[in-house]
Amino acid sequence: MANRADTKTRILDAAEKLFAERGFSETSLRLITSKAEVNLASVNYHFGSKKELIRAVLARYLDVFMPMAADAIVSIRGQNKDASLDDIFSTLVTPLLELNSLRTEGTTTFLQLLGRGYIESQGHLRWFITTHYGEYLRLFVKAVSDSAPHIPAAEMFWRLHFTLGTVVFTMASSDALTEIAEADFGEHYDIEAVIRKVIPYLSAGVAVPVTT
Amino acid sequence: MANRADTKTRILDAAEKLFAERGFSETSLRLITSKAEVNLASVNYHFGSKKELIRAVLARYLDVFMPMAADAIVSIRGQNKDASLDDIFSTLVTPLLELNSLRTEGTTTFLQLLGRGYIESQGHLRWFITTHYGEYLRLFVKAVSDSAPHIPAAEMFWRLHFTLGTVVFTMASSDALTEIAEADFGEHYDIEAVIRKVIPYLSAGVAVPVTT
DNA sequence: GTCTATATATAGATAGAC
DNA sequence: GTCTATCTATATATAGAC
Repeated sequence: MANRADTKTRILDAAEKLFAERGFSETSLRLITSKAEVNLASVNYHFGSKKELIRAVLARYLDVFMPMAADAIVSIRGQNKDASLDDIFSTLVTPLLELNSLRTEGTTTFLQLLGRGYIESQGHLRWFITTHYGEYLRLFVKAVSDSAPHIPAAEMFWRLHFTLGTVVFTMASSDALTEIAEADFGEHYDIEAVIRKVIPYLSAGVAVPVTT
Repeated sequence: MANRADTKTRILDAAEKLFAERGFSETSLRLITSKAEVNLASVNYHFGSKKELIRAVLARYLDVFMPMAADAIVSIRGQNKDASLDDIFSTLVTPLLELNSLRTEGTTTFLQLLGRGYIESQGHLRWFITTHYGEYLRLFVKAVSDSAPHIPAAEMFWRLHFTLGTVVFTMASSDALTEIAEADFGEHYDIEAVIRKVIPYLSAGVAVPVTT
């Protein structure tokens, strides 16, 4: 009977799937516990509140992804002092796809959760991420900035947030987009294809010379 | 006593502000009617349901913006057969800022609503926009595509959605972003400054040669 | 740790007097 | 067209038995 994970894990598994698909506030604890086939009260027993469950769902991914991504960035910069922007962004592809071996549809789910987290919750998840993972974020910002030294810091601030927006929105709506694209152009797009499509777009935008 | 608009308008005014700030599902009809200083029941009397109120709020902007933007695009293309991508995107700045004379903070509000609409509501606003304003959308897509003829249609589909994501996310979080930017870099950014910053980023990304 | 039952809050919507 | 009062549904959270 090893087929049934413990209650806490079952809740996290069901919750992340539903949160990614429908958003946080459209997902009730009732829906989560019924999908997880556990008792309604167990969410509060294990997590205390819905808000803390949301944070736990995100943390389970971030705790894996952030160190992996940071290692990858440090490694590429060690090998190649003049890594391009494309190199830096491309370095993140492997850690992102690695999430698929963590859980089914892990990459998509993580990116969708990130998107929902930034947009939906009025700041509290943004705060959670920047305070708990700020060290990693600073490392990424430094890597990108060093690869585009002609962009002033204030301009880079904006461009990195444009970049975040591009990724996060694309991923939050990736199901709808791949569906439309497949219907209209008869091509199949998986998450890796979309990620590889977005990288040149991002690099070009971040590096474009500042017009005065 | 011309200072008090009619109930329907008061509801729309209060609703758009709250929807833009907090999102649709985090904004209750009770909150809207109390800010608008009208009776709770009047929303259902005038609009039928919350869903229809949301559509009415968006339509009030789209009905003004879409024709203005289309006219501007048609006009620039008439004057300049070889309008660049930057030209096309820049053409939209005036219609966008024009919304500020329609209502206080009109530009920001409209873009935030658009962002929320695309992300939050599971498809029903996306459907509303594409069916009611599809003619305008096709005109924009054609203008952009003609200005970047080296990009195949399927690739352009993705890049335009990346672009939508950039704009929509940036605007949905523009309050937070300008706040942080002002604190960190001591510069003031109004909505026009942000729009003018994003345009080169978008143009560069949309036009970057496809890597094979 | 897990269950049932329920407390408590808040939502959207509506009936019916005025 | 606007009001009060209320219906109905659904949410999060918790008390207390097992």
